[in-house]
Parts: sequence; structure tokens; C-alpha cells
Amino acid sequence: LPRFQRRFFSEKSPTVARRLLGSLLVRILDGRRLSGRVVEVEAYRGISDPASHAYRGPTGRTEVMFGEPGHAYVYFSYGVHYCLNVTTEPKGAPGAVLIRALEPIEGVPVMIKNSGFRSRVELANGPGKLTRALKIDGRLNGADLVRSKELFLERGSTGVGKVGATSRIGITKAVERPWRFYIEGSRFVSRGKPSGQPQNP
DNA sequence: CTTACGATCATCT
DNA sequence: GATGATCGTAAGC
Repeated sequence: LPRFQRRFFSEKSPTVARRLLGSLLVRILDGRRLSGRVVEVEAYRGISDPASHAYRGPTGRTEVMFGEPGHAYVYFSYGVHYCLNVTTEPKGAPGAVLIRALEPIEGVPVMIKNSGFRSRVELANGPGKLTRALKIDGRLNGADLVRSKELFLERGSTGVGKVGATSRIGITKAVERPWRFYIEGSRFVSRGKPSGQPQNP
């Protein structure tokens, strides 16, 4: 399947976020293809978005958010997990989409091995879990998803059904913005820790 | 079913 | 010194 090109990522974060649903995140590890269908994402913007890491301007950690769209922004969270984002918006305008959950497709046994013993459903149903399953860490921060041989995104082959939108999970600011998007009915969406939102059955 | 909390560290105040 | 775009486990209802 074809990769997304640069211009795909240069739109506003919430737009890119919605369009990423149903796409395939591909990780090449030891020559093998590991992949998952993106079923849950969150959009983060810049100085207009108090929940964003880029809210207070560029720092060492967040500089990739201010750079060319279509790169990986990987950060270390709570001293425990890595989280994967895709940078968005034109160069100079910060933005990113957090990949929150995948439906594992290719290399499921390898992913189970990478992440400990888990079923396919709980393998990648959270932002910290999917990076463990795909062995994504700080070394991939800044990787160009348009050109990289290790990590990239392919256009989805099938349509996405109904898309749900809720508040973003785990934030305390700008909670009123419905910038978490997910494929309704997917069993692979994260449980999350929302403050009073709908969840899939 | 729900809520609470510790782990553990980069980043910021 | 405090916080946080998380997770797994434990305990309570």
C-alpha cells in the first residue's frame, strides 16, 4: 500500500488525526514487517492548545513538533513509557497526532514477544503499550515517516466506519475540545482514563 | 464494576 | 521540588 506523502501531514492536527484512522502503521524490525491499523488518535496543536507540549514554545524536547510535518515525535512519559506522535501542520507551526491504539495486523506473535505475554486485543490498545509492542523508543524521535525504512504509515485499504470524538485522555487543560478520535465499535480502542465520556461496549 | 496509587524520569518552575 | 498526552495491580463496592 502507498505511503502518505508530505502534504498529507501538513493540514491542521485534528484533520490529519481523523484521516489517520484506518491507516496502517508499519514498523520494520530485523527485516520483518510489524503493523497495525490505527483505531484511536488524539490531535495536539500549538500556542492555541494549552494541553499541547508545544504550548509554551519550542524546547529541546518539542522542537520536532515545530519542524517539517510527517516526522515522528517520540517522548518518554511518566518515567515508564514512550509515546509516538506524527508531526503535523506546515513547518514553523507546531502540531502532532498521538497514536493511541492499533489493531495488530502483521507480526502479531513478534509483538506479543516484544511486549510480554498478551492477547492481540491488549497488545496495542494504549499509547505506551503500542510503542512497547513495536519497539519504538527515543531513537526514533525525529524519524521522517515519508522516507524512513524503519517506521512509516500506509494509506488504509478499507473504509472506516463511524468515527467517535471525545475529550482527550489524561489531560487537565482544554478538556472541552473533542480531539480524541476513534473508530466506533473497534475492540482495539484503549480504555483510557476519561472524565465522564462514552466508551465502546 | 470502579477508584487509587506507585513506578520512575525528563522537563519545567 | 512538582508535574505529567501511562499502565498494571490492588482494593473497594
